[in-house]
Amino acid sequence: MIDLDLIRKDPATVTANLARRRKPVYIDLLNEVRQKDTEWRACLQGADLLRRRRNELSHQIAESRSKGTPAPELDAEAKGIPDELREVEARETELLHGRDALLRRLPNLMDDSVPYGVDDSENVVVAKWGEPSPDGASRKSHAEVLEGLGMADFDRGRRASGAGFYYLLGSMVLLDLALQRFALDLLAGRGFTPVSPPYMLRRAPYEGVTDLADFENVMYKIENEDLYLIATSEHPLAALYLGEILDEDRLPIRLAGVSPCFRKEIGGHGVDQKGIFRVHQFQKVEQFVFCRPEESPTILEELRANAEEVFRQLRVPYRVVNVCTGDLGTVAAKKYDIEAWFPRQQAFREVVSCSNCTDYQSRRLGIRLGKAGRPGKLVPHTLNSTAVATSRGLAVILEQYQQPDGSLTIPDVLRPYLGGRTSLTREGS
RNA sequence: GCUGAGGUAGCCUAGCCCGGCAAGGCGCCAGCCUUGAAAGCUGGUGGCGUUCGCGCCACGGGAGUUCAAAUCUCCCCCUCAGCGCCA
Repeated sequence: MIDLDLIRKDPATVTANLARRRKPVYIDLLNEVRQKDTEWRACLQGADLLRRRRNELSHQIAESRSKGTPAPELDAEAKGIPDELREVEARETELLHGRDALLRRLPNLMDDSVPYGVDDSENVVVAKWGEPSPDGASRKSHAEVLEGLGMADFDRGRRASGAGFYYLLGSMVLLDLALQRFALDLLAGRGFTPVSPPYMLRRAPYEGVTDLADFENVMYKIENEDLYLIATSEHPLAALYLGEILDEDRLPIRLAGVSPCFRKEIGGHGVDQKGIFRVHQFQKVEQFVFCRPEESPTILEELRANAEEVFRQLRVPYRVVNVCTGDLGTVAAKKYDIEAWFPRQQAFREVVSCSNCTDYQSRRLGIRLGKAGRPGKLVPHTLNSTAVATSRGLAVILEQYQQPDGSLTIPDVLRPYLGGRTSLTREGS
């Protein structure tokens, strides 16, 4: 949520920033917010005046009655106020709620370093690592490797739960866990506290952390409960300090979330290919940070460096893109995607999303900065980044490390987590 | 799921039965005092609006009764405890 104070004091800056998103609807929204705000303030003054008169009369009535000298003319005037006030108040709350509802639909203000562009084709590559292997044609898709190894069952997954669900089997489960443990250990070594969060959230905190439009398209809802399955541990981690005052001296707070993630994504791309690249359920290790406003740009680079380190140590070639204005999500002020090289597809595909959400989530969640338990004027910044998602992390390893005989070489850094094993071969019948 | 107890400012609490300016403590800030600090004393310490005089609001949320609601009535939410169920 954009700071309303900024909208009032410097609407030109806000307008210019929103214009870079290339969606005129946001400018209309902003103007509506400003108009409703002006109307609301005028209306509030009217209501305050009525309430003031009511308070005065109440005191006078109380005084005259205590003296035993009733004043019927005061009673008469006082009796008229509630009806009048009810009307003004109804309009006042309507304006206020209308303004706030619109305000919450505005996206975050973007950092100046976000490149101007229409869609993902205009994202700017800012870094590359490793040599993309050119021998795609001779390789199998990650799904074929999985099935060849006997370590996934997509057909039965569909039958039991529908398209987009799968069973992982045998040693692939251990590799999945190894990948998570590897990422978690890396982060723990860099000052992150591991967190196993709730896998469901109430709606109110959920509206604080995400784009409201996501509810229809992405979220799984628990029937007859005010609960949603989390789409990423970013969301419960952001809600960890819901409504609290964070002591400035305790910041930055670095958290490493580990959880399954649940996504419908019916509005977007759907489930587009066999395998585990885009699925309804996967595991993810996530970086999340609460920090002081001035340090969030530096911490964004720190999170990006950590995520890059995961893929470097796995020896998977990748590139980093600075996501352009037209492709940036609602909540982020700036976002890097890390795109790993998938040799079979001969393409870079997104495996990490690394965002600075500035004060957008904190303000919506009612999280404030303070000292010694007292609230200050500022709200903390929040940032999040994938460390590794084991659907896509596994998929790229399966493409990168597959052998011509159908076996899978295990990346060096994962071997300690698999009892020193160096490769996986076919299991089961 | 049942029963009970609760939700008051950054935190803790009183007020509720019996309607009339939300009291007190802690913490924090400032001043006094002190070489400095602590203690002590004094004052301050929320949100919104503002014509900067001030006004309004704030007791989990909403509705109602009333000139007037933390207080009375109704509905809802949440937390805790006990019981039940349970990996």
